[in-house]
Amino acid sequence: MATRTRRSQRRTEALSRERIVEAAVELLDTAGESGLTFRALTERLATGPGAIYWHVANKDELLGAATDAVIAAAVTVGTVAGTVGAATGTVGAATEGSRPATGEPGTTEPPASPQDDIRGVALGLFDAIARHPWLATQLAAQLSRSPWGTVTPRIFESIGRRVRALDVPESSWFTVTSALVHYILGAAGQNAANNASARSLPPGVDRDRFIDTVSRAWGELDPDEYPFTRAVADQMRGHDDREQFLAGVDLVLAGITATHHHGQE
Amino acid sequence: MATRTRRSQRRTEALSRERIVEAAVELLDTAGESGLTFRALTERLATGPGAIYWHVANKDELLGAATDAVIAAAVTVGTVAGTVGAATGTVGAATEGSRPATGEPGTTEPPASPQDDIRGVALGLFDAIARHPWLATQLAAQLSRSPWGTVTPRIFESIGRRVRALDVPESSWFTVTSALVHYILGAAGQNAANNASARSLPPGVDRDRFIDTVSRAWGELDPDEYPFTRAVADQMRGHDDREQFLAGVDLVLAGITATHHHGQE
DNA sequence: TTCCAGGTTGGAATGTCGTTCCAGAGTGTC
DNA sequence: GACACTCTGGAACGACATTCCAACCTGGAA
Repeated sequence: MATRTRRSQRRTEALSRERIVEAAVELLDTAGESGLTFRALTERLATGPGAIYWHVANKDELLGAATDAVIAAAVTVGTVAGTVGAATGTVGAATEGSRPATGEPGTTEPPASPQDDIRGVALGLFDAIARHPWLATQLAAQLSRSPWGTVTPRIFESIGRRVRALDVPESSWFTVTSALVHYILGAAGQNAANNASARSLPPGVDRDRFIDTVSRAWGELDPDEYPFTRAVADQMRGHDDREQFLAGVDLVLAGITATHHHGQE
Repeated sequence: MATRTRRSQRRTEALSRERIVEAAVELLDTAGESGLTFRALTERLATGPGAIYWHVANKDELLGAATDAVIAAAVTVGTVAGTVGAATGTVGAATEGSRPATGEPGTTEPPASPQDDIRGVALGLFDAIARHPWLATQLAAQLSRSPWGTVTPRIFESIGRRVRALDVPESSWFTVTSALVHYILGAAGQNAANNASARSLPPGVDRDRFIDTVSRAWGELDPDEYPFTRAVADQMRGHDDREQFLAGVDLVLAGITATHHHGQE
């Protein structure tokens, strides 16, 4: 241990897997998925590729580690409290206003219902993906490339426990939890992609103007071919992302209660 | 026009945007997302990069065109009949057995309910994504990068019309349709990614063995940290992808009826 | 028939990427 | 003081998307 202290004096900060992953997350957050290159990493860490490859097998593993780190933090925060706090992150992007979720911060709430718990975890993931848009793609890849890794079980467990608490019959646990996770990741991923493209495309144009453009484009579609899309063009103009996401969660929750009906409704 | 006929005699088949997109889809289907390179394209089409770039601006546009072509076909087929036929495609991958969907092929069904219609369209998209796993990523990118393009409105319109037929109040059209589309794309994307990784990882190992491996890994997790995931490890072993996907759709549909309750239930 | 303009082609060249290789520096042990 | 080990970073490689350009083909004008 004493030797370690010596060791770390060689450089102001010794290179380590954690420091690399940390730098990778920062690069991903600031420069997007394409911003994470080994060249940029070596510059940021003032080192060479060989040094990085000593700690990390390849880019895929690095992406996996970055995903794992962020998700672990998000799910942990989400498990402890009502998760709303997870929205106030370092980057502070995209999500604001209207938090109809669990409760005010600071006050200890009455024991939350499983439904509220699920909303909380879902919002935690939603916010994490909103803050780190690259998570969407990565999560989808990770959930399938290695379902034996730590990411999948973490998310699945977090949602699944609350599903069990909903009195869903055991035979439906897997199906119901899968549906919830799929909706959450699908919707959150879509939202993240939206934010990313709204941020990138025309510089200086904010989300409102972006949505406005889309709404206008939808409103000018062929009335014969796209009557419905034209009709909802206005609705999308005023919508709040988090609210709409939660409405979707509630829809699934309502479906669960309706399908596996039990006592209180 | 007569001149056009002459023109195409120059080569056995003249290079055209359609032929390029077609070749791109084939490459994507057989070799995966990373299989689509301009090198492979030039070989397959027996030409050079310059020729391709004459018809297509860049790789992104090519991916967009490929996505558009496949989705257009899928949604169209899905609109006409019960969509189950869409599963028997050229590649014939991934989806097999147990098709608990709308009806037998050939017989003209009694007028389907909006619910059945939605199941049909959803299955059409599910099968399309299962046959073309690269669609999942591409769709997510496309839905957000250019919601003014043809892809988004096509899907949205297809689902939205049926939502309207469900007597959902107009104020909720956008929210409900979004939730459905998000679930469908999320679940289908997950499934596609699963199939892709099951196909690639250990050659000669089929889906069943893949799922078996995951199930076993989940069964061996820490009982304290992952009690739920351990509990459902067995359930995932026997599950059918399409069935589970449809169960999720039904969950959302049930949620819609429960939330916006009206006459028949 | 000859010639030309412009649409079309494919090969060569460019710059960036992930990754590998390797000579050597730093550190603890005999 | 020499050895073995972990760790470093610069140089080099092959693959990629993309650009450039000299040559090609084709329909119409001369």
